[in-house]
Amino acid sequence: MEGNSGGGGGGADKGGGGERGGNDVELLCKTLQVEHKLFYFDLKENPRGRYLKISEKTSATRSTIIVPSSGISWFLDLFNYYVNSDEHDLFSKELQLDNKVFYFDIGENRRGRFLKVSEASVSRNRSTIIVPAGSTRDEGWEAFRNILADINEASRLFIMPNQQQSSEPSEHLVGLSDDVGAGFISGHKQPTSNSDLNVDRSVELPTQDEIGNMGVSKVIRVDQKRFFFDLGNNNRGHFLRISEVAGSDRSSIILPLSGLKQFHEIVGHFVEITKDLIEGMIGANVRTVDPPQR
DNA sequence: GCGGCGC
Repeated sequence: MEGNSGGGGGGADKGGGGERGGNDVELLCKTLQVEHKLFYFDLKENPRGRYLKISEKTSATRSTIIVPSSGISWFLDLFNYYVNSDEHDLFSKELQLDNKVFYFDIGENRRGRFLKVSEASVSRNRSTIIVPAGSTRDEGWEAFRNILADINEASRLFIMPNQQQSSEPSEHLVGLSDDVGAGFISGHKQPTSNSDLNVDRSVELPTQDEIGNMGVSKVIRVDQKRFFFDLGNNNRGHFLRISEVAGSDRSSIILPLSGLKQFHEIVGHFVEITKDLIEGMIGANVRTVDPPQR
């Protein structure tokens, strides 16, 4: 079994030029240098799903952990925790997802403080990366965190793999153990005020039922295409899924509700600057369709 | 231009 590490099997790509699996599409690559270490971040996708490969490379060694896509935001949260917490309040953490467990441990030696992240899975040897805290305040962890944030953001924007994700964007995680307390996940969520949302004719507040159903809320037709707007909900919060359906192809973007207001503003901007262009078109080939109410 | 990791 390939597990979820995708093609090539772990470490098999050493020296060889070729990717073995062939299936794995690279969506995003980033590198980060911390002291003399180089970290590679590769967001990849294969038919089994999406994952983030994080490799630590020093002159002689390389080690890699594989984070399922559902874990990326947890990694981000955890790194935020280690960056933001007081030095004395740092505890070890465990993160369990799919069939593996990630251990986060703080260490210190005369070179400084470091965060050890190791992945333990059933069948594979434990693999570990070690992220130096950095010489100035947490510059290593912080930089690492920033990259995770970028990737997490980018990952939502890539079209989901064609596996069905009827109601949730590939988030199946068992959970976070240990003393991950209040304030850890809570983070940065501003309550959305609907007073600023002047979305008339096409959006109404969904009823409880519809939210409960992750109900289909709106559909518009534009030429041959249909666009579905669905509110959804998972353990990371609420989101709006916008799907484009043409023929039998469907692709979606998942927009966390925290980004909806900006999204709305940007759409408004484009409506504004193209006003003259679209004036004559509205209603001609665009129809808003309300699903059966009640 | 390190050094932690594993037993």
